[in-house]
Amino acid sequence: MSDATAELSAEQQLAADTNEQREVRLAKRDRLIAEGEAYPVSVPVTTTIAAVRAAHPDLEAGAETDDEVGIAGRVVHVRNTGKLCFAAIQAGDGTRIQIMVSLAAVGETSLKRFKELVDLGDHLFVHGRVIASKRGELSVFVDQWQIASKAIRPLPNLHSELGEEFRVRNRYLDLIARQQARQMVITRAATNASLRSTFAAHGFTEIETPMLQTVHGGASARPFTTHSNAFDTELFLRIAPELFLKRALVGGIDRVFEINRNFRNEGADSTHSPEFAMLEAYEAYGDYNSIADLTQELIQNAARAASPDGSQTVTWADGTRYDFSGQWDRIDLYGSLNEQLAAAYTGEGQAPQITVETPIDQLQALADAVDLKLDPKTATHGKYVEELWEHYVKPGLERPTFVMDFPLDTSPLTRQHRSKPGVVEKWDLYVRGFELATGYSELADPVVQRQRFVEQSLLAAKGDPEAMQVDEEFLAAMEYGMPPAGGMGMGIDRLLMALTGLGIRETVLFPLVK
RNA sequence: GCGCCUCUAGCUCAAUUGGCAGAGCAGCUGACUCUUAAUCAGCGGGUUCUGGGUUCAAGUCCCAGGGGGCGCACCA
Repeated sequence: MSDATAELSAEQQLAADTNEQREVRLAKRDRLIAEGEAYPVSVPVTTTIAAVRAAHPDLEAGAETDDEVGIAGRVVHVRNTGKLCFAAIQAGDGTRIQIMVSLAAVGETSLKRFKELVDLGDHLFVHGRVIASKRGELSVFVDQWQIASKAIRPLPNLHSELGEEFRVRNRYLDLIARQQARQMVITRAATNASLRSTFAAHGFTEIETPMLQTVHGGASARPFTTHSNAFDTELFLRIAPELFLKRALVGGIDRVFEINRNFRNEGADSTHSPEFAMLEAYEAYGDYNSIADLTQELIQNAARAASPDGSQTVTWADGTRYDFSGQWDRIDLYGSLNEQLAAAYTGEGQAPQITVETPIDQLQALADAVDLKLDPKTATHGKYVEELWEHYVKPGLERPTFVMDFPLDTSPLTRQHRSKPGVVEKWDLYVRGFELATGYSELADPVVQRQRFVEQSLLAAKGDPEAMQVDEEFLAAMEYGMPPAGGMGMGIDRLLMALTGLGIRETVLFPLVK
């Protein structure tokens, strides 16, 4: 580099991002290294903080035991008094225990070093007997201690709530500070394990399908695009795994599911993230009824896994109890819409009735009447009906509810209803006011599928960036014969939201931030 | 993408009409052998997001940019 000022040495960069507290701790690190170790390869732990607490559930104040333990944890509290120092250390699971370092037990030099070198945030190893302090606090009475890892940056103030942005950008600190943050990680893992175990119980096989796709399809959404140097071609980050899972179905993996990430280049808010975890499942020789049964069971089992008492009633962050148990309602989309339309109708004569025959201009008038605005370029019968349904029916749904039988034109991958003309065998599952999952009797006729793709590509030509492309390779697979099947998709992040009552940014450990 | 709000010490937040940039916790020095956000005495710590502008004087007002939040649009 000719411009030397643009280049900072590592040392200069280190110095540039610093403050007094960091400098002090760096000096302590230097001293620890000079005297021995600041980052020992390991420390001789004999047990965990949780195990110590469990072994001595109700020690009386002032009681002493001869239980000698070696434990380690992060220092979250220090009270250095003259000849008896107190500190609290915290394990990764959030359990804490007090430690006591006394002049009598460790001697003058060790006590002095403890006061000079141990800071909030350090990982500390202590060895000693388990006792209860005179005030009854379970403690380890230290005879040996050692810093297990010296922290250079100060821990945030643990007594005030961390700001939302700070928590998201520094999740590791959020995990140290907040039990709720730790709990979400555990709940999420337990939920995923529960889903997989329910699938296993029903004979499903988990597979992984491409994240990078050459053809954009499987759902209606704007994709992220990228470029492959090796293939010299444009690639899409998948918006859905559907078309590959169905290829697997053609290949004879009759009960198949995938839990993995999808990417959609759309707005981000409290219920939408650009990358989100998605579950999709397909069941050969099933239909949208059987897959609804399975979905209900998957979620009810997940609720058991997520709820502290193992029941199907979960407690949300705001204290609300939400009950997933029992048989969930299955309501008809057009029927429930017409009911609410009639209830809201104040005019003369009969309330308007919406059917699959209702022309667009009438739907548009109904939408205009309640200020629903759709883009006339891409609006269809189905889009109007779904918008009207969301306006009239959705807000009144409390319990988990399957909404059945959707307009044909908004569901290009779905099979026509076996007996009702003009609708498809599709349901949406609504929980807590948002769409949690969607299920279909899958379209198996390759000729109809081709027509639907062509209709989609015409929409794309008209400027709809969400419309799918014609996927010839997928069509070829279907032409070899796809078994009749029920299919389902569910947002994992949304499932966590439904189980915990938190926003999507809380359910994702490391959400995308600029 | 459009509109509104917001950004101050390591963290959480104050700062009157434009008039010396502060508190709590954290840090440093000292005292204290049972503390629970210990207490007491003293001390240090700031590019007020960035860059311009107005003004005798800008954390505060104006313009542009950046981060974040909320609403609308789009969507799961």
